[in-house]
Amino acid sequence: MDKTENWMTIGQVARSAGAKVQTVRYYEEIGLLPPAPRTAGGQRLYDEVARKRLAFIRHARGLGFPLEAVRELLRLADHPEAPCDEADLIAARQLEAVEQRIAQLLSLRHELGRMLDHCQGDRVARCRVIETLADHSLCAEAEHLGAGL
Amino acid sequence: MDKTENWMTIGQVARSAGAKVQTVRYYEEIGLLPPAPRTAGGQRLYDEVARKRLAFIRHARGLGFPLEAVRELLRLADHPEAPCDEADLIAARQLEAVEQRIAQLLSLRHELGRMLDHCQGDRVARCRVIETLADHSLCAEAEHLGAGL
DNA sequence: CCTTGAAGCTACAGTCACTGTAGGGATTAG
DNA sequence: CTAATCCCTACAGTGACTGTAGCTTCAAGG
Repeated sequence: MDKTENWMTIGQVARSAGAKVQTVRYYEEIGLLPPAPRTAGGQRLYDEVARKRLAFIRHARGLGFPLEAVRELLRLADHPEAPCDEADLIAARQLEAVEQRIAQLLSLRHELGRMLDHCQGDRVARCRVIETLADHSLCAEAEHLGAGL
Repeated sequence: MDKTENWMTIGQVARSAGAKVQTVRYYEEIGLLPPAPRTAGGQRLYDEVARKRLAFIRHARGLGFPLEAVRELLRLADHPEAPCDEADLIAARQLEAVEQRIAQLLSLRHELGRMLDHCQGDRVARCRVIETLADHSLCAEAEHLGAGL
């Protein structure tokens, strides 16, 4: 019933999950991945379970979950009998953050587009881009736009 | 013709431009703001010119320009006789980055929404959120979504 | 004049999530 | 046996701040 272990090197597992080698070692260092078994020469070996765990992390990171949320999701994934309200909550929070960020970026795109529409081949003295940034009346708007995500 | 200098403290200028005191000192440290004149006791003083420069920086940062782009934009703003192609180019690049990021976030929102729609009060074993993240077939998509901005 | 409390100062460490580098050792194909 | 490619550890660097410790300065009230 047990299939033969098909060990991968760190480079292979990294490639297969779309991560860099250093990133995989980093995840091990901060405890997102368990310490990998080693060859006699000290090189890390990964099996299918480890590969899936890494893919899970990369997928969650791709969706913008911060590492602490990923850690929590992994903890939940390790306990399949528990209710999944917590996982839902984490995902809902992430969705909310994403929606806020989208709204920010849309208004940002609007302003950048306006800047560029109104400035074509003039001197800096009348450059709409520079003017817009220097314009005090617009700064109040911009203050709401933080760095999210 | 010269109006009386109306000096502000660092706290006042920071508040007026929506920055933290430390951030203002940081901008001075990295050369985005010129070294502020000081009181006899060594406290920084800011005039209207400095306030506008800080507001310019905060506005640009609010629009997502990286500090190096801000530095370049300030350099351009300091030379009003030059052509503004460069400022346009910087803004255009930023607009492109913003549009990419929006596209990423929209597909991200879609996937998060799907996760949440399909998972209501079940156990983790059948949790759509966890399942989706563990699903290998979706990882290829996620790899394109990096950290932008 | 003196005190008090807020605000300022420097210098440095910490954040997040990696990424890059230096200087070596292991593994593998030919 | 050798060369190329991978892997190892340890640590520094990134961007753009933010927070902390331990001071000093300043403005207002008594």
